Formats: sequence, structure tokens, C-alpha cells
Amino acid sequence: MSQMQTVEKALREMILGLEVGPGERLTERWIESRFGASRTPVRAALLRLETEGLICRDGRGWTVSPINLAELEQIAVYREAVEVAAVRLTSALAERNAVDVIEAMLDSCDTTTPREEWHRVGMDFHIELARLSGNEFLFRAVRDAMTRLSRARWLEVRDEAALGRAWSEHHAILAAVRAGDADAAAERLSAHIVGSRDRLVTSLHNDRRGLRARGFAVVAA
Amino acid sequence: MSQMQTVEKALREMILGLEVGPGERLTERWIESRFGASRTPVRAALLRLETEGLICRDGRGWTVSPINLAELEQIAVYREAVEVAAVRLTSALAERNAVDVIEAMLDSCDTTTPREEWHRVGMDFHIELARLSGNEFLFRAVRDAMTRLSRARWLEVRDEAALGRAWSEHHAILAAVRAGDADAAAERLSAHIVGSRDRLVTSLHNDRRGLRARGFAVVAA
DNA sequence: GATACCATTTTGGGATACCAAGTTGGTATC
DNA sequence: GATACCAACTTGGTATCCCAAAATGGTATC
Repeated sequence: MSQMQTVEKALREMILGLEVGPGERLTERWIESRFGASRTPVRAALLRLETEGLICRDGRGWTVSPINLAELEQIAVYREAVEVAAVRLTSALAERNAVDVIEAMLDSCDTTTPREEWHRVGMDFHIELARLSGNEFLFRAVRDAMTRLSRARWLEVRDEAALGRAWSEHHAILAAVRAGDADAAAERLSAHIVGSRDRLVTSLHNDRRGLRARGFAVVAA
Repeated sequence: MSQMQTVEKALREMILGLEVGPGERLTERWIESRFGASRTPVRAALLRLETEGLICRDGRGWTVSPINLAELEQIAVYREAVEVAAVRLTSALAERNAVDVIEAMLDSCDTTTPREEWHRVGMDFHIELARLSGNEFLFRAVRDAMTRLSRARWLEVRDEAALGRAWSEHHAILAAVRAGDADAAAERLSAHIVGSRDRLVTSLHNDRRGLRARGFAVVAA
């Protein structure tokens, strides 16, 4: 793999894994030495990550994007539009057996599954469901939105009950899709997204002192 | 303005203006000499334009993205999802006087207006309408989709009647928004997008021989 | 002790040099 | 004349160098 892709991938994982905190300054020189690459691939990686919204310009330099509560709310509205459109398309397909794969993914999680895995599966559920629509643009929109939400969702304080609720909501959505009931699927997905958004924003809002104490920039809604 | 932004802007305009045709190969060295910049800003511009979908990798090199009829259809579905969501938000706003600005933009076009201007206004109508929603993600989605559609729409064979129909459909949408009738606005916008898509794809499909004769790569749906 | 000012350092933007891989064109051989 | 092979060139990827501007830190002044 080229250095360009290596740096991009490694830096993205550092950001998503909160190894570099939201709001932290990044210098091209630091990334250079950190990954043993020169500035050209570093530049390319920074430009890509900027379009993904994971980093942003800060005057002349670069900053890991802060957690922005207002942005999280806007993303939820955007997600609702694109995910509902995608799930309606999928529900109308003649061949919908691919939902089985997603169902199996959900069922691969149980009480012994590490939290990290729950987190990944929770994201992939939405991404893979959008992929089934066959519409590349809806798929990319969902994938990019989930990438932007990833850090915030990881910081969210979630108890067992919340994880279980999300799990059963996901299953209910799949059931409606399998039955070809586009309206029910849309309705359940919509409610799921809105509910997730509310819990997410509330959780981060309540925790914002603690998050800031950990050095994470959290800007208010 | 930095060279980076200069090259990016100039090259984007060359592509959108079809000065470099869809499917044409691009070399970094050519762009370098064409704009008198070095490879660093050229690289940055290429990476940005790639994320916009205007150019794509072709093995080791770069190619101006071909006109892809299947992609145009998918974009229409994507647009419908995000534009309808945006117009519903806007219709629900308490303060909707900003539609006047858009209406004035439409009315600035008459029979003496050059085709180029009609084209730009037709795009900006959708972009500015989405901006009014206040949702940054819906706005960007519409803007990016219109950028991707820009070349295809420019190549579309449109008669006076088609331009007039689009103009009155735009007005009808604004009227519904001003009245706060979200359902009517959504319905009219939806029909407008679907109709536009059909006429666009049909026109390009019928013209594909002529387009290829002009050296433009057009891939089928 | 606070502040205004200046020298130094750091930083990102740009230019250039170098390299490996892939392409091309020509030549020698059959 | 067709084809296999090789050398020269082209191209994108990478490393490094230079520069202007901005941040930094220390010092002198009030």
C-alpha cells in the first residue's frame, strides 16, 4: 500500500480512536515524524480527512474537528432523509435476502461482546442497510455521516438497556424491510434516528464538563 | 488567493465548461504548465476535484469523469431525498421571506438572457433553496449533486418550452414554500426532479452518438 | 508588574529533485 | 512482414529544500 493511503488510514484511526482529541492542533511536521512519511503523503491525507470533516483548518494550521452538538443535530436530519430514502428503495426490491447478512451481523453480538464491537456493528448496520439500496450516493452519504458521528457515539454514555433498545429497533427495521413494508420500515428507522440523536446529544451535553476535562473540545448546540 | 485555490478553481471551470472533455486524460505535468504552478498545488487541486467527482483515477493517472447515465439517475434519487427534506424544513420556518431573493433571481432571466445564465440560475435555484433550510449537510449535498450534474445539464438539448416549464415549476415550488405548505412544496419539487431527470437522461441517450463524436465519453445507463 | 517591541523559531505553501513503474517506439530476429 | 525484445521516455509518488508569514519568547521600557 502506498504511503499516502497508509498515513491517511493511520491518522483517521487515531482521530476516530480519540488518540488525538477533538480540538487538538495538528502540525504537518508532527504527523510526518509520527508516521515516518514525508510531507507529500501527509498533505494528501490531510486534504482527504478535511473533506471527511474529521479535521478542519484553523487559520493557517490544522485542528482535529471539535465535537459539535449543533452539527450532530443537523447530521441526524440529513441521515433521516438519506437513510429513509434508501430503506424505501430496499423495501421495494424484489430480491431482499441480503438483509439476512445484516441480521447475522446484529446477532453476532451478545453480552460477552466487547463494547468496541457493539459500536462498530451499530454503525455498520446503517451503512450496510444503505448499501442494499443499490444507490451509490445514498450509500456514501450514510457512510460519511456515520464516520462523522463515530467519535461522538463512542463518547456517549450508554447503558445495557440503551444498547438492547438499539438492537431490537434494528431488528424491527429489518423485519419491516423483509416484509416489503416500506412505510413501516421508514417509520421505524425515522424514529430510531431521532431517538438516537436525542440520547446522544443529551448524553454529551450532560457530560460536557467531563469531556472538556479530558481535553476534548465540545462546542454547544 | 493561494495558488492551490487558483489551480483548483481554474481547472474546475475548465472541466465544467467542457474545455477538457469527459473521459479525457489529465497529466499533472500538463496542468502544471497550463497554469504555471508547481506540482504541490496541482496535487491538492486534483485531490479536491476527485472528491467532487469531476475527475477520477485511471490506473496510475487521472481522467476527467465520463458522463455516466446510470450515475445521473442515481443522483436524481439522492437529490429527491435531500432536496425534499430541505424544502420541508424551509416550509416549516417562521421566517420565509428569503424566498423573495430566489424569486428575484428567477425573474432576472428573460428571453434576452444568454443560455449560460439560464443554466447557472437553474442550478442556483436548487442550491439556494436548500441553503434556506439552514441545514449545512442538506445544503452541501444539493450543491455537490448539482456540481456533478452541471456538465450533463449543459449538454442537454433544451428548447424554449423546456426552459419555460422549468421556470414555472420553480415558481410553483416557491409559492408553496411561501404559503408554508410543506406537502405541496415537496410534491412539486419531487415531480420537478423526476421530470428533469427523465428529460436529461433521454436527451443525452438520444444524443450519445453526437456527444461521442465530439470526443466526450458517455457511458450507458 | 504590565506591556510594547523585536529577534528567533516554527509552520504551512510552494518548488524542485529523484525514483520506480509503466508506456512507447524502434530494432533485430525469425 | 510479423513479432519478440530492449532502451528511452513519461508519469505519478516521494523526499527535500526554500520562503514568507505567523507564532513565540525574551527584553527593555514605562
